[in-house]
Amino acid sequence: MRELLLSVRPILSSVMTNLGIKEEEWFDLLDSSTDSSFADIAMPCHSLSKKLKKSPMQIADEILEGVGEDLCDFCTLSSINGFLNFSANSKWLNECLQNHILDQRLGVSLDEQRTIVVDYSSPNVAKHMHVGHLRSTVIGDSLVRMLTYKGHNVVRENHIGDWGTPFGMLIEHLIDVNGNDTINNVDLAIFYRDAREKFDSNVDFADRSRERVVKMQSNDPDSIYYWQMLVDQSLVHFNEVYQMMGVLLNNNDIAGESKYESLLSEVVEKLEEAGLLHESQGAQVVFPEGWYNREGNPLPLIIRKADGGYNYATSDLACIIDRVQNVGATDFLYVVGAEQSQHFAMVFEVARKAGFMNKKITATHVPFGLVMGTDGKKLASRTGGAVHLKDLLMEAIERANSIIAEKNPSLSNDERNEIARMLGIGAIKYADLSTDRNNNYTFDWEKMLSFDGNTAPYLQYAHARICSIFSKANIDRKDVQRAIISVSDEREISLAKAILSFPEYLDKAIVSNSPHKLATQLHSLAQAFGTFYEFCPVISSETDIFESRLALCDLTARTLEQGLNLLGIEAPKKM
RNA sequence: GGGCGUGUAGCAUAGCCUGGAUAAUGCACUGGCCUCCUAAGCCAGGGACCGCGGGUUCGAAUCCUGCCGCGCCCGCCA
Repeated sequence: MRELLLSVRPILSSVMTNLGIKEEEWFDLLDSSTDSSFADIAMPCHSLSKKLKKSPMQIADEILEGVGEDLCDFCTLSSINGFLNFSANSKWLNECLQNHILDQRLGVSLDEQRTIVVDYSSPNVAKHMHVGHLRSTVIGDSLVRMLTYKGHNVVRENHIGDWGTPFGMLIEHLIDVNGNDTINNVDLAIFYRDAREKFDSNVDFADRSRERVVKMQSNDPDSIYYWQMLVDQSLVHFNEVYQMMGVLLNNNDIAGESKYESLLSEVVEKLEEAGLLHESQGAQVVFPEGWYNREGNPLPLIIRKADGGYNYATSDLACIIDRVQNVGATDFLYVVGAEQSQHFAMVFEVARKAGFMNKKITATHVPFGLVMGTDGKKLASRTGGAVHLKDLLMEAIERANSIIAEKNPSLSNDERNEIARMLGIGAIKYADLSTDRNNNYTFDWEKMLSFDGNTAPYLQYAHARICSIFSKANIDRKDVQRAIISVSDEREISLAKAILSFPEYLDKAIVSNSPHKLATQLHSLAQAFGTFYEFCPVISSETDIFESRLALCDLTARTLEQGLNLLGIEAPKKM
């Protein structure tokens, strides 16, 4: 109830001044109520007690008296146990809703535009996307959508693993198995495994592979040709998965490690110039302050390995330079697992020390926990390997399909298949996005597809029911946007408040990079609608109420659809 | 050993940043509701020493501190 608070504050101000209470003493006290059954916003007066030498009850009563009728356009006031409670009244709610329904953005304001790079997904070339890429892809995509909606210039970056020593063996294997120019329809998992096996068992092959790495890194055209072939084939696979998932990433977002290859020596030079580079056991390293290893010695960030190769810290630093100089980015978000927290903390520190990033630029690691199986261990396939993402997505869609077939047999095959896709993919994404990303989360088919509780299908169902009301009433959604909205029933009021809270929770989700804060609010909205739906008939009501409730339905549906969209989830019109 | 994260009903979680009232939600459980807009729903009910101990405060799930459990990370993989 941010809007109510902003409306109330100025009017309360003069009353508080008259009572001798300074702004800084009460501004923070006035906030959302901890319990919505008491009020929408509340002010505990206990801390004022000492200074005013009055009981909290007395203070609350005096403020109440001082306000008199001044807030009657906004809310009703009451005082109990030293709390001053403000509950939005229908008049104020109606006005807000009236503005809201004409607003395409549903009350969501635009932020001052920043250029924000979101680094997410990051699969490896010549390997299948697996469950380890799921969370980064889902969370990152949601952050991209939310930030874009708030008006930012969002640059998606998919930092694919497309460079490094494994490519020697992959290229040699590619040459071995395929003399001609095409590698279509190759199973990447088998291809990689075979190459690895040959590398481990065949000395000649291993030697060739090492030589190939050197050739590739010196941009030998033949090597690059085969390398490109591997990359292209992998992109086909990545794009297939992204499309299936409804993720925004495409080839324009690819920013592989190879892109930064040519900048690596420059990174070393700059660190050298900054006087940060040290030699340690043959490697060139930086020692960021405050980090120690197990033995208590300073912990290095390795810039250049003893064998002359670079590793990922160097690439990350090169990437930062590129983003500042070429992308003009002001903020970086790294949607990468929590196990890399230390790595990023060190990289950011070094980048700042070396002057790659000034104070105006923010770099934020957005970590997340593991995907666990129902057995309580890290999710793995039956054979113990990583679960392929494509298989996971297909299973979700299949499972959703059979549930829908059972629940709603009247749908055509095409309809059912389309809805199954939205539900299955939505279920996986929502399961990931509906809890705090820092926690590990358990991948549980039963739960995410149960269509009960805090799940995507529950929210989608609420949306579908609203669409159904409109088709039943045979009314165009746009036509209700001119309706006069008037809420009076307690369920209408609850629904109205849930609708109006959307912008506030979206902002909360964005400032903490926590999509679950939005998800939680959407679930509350769907719940409020569920109750409204049971107790407040729409179609059979008198004209005024009919139109007003239809408008509430429209607002609810638009908010759900927009909210789900910001989580990367589609909302079918039928289920 | 050090660092980061985490611990809230049988289970899964929100709330913790920014202290406030009877700790919220879902699953599961118990009972009720379809001649009525999709029952994939709704209503009601039981169920919690918020990991443990100290401290700060008028007031602590929330802040500080010390323990304990779990997860991850700690030198040339990314």
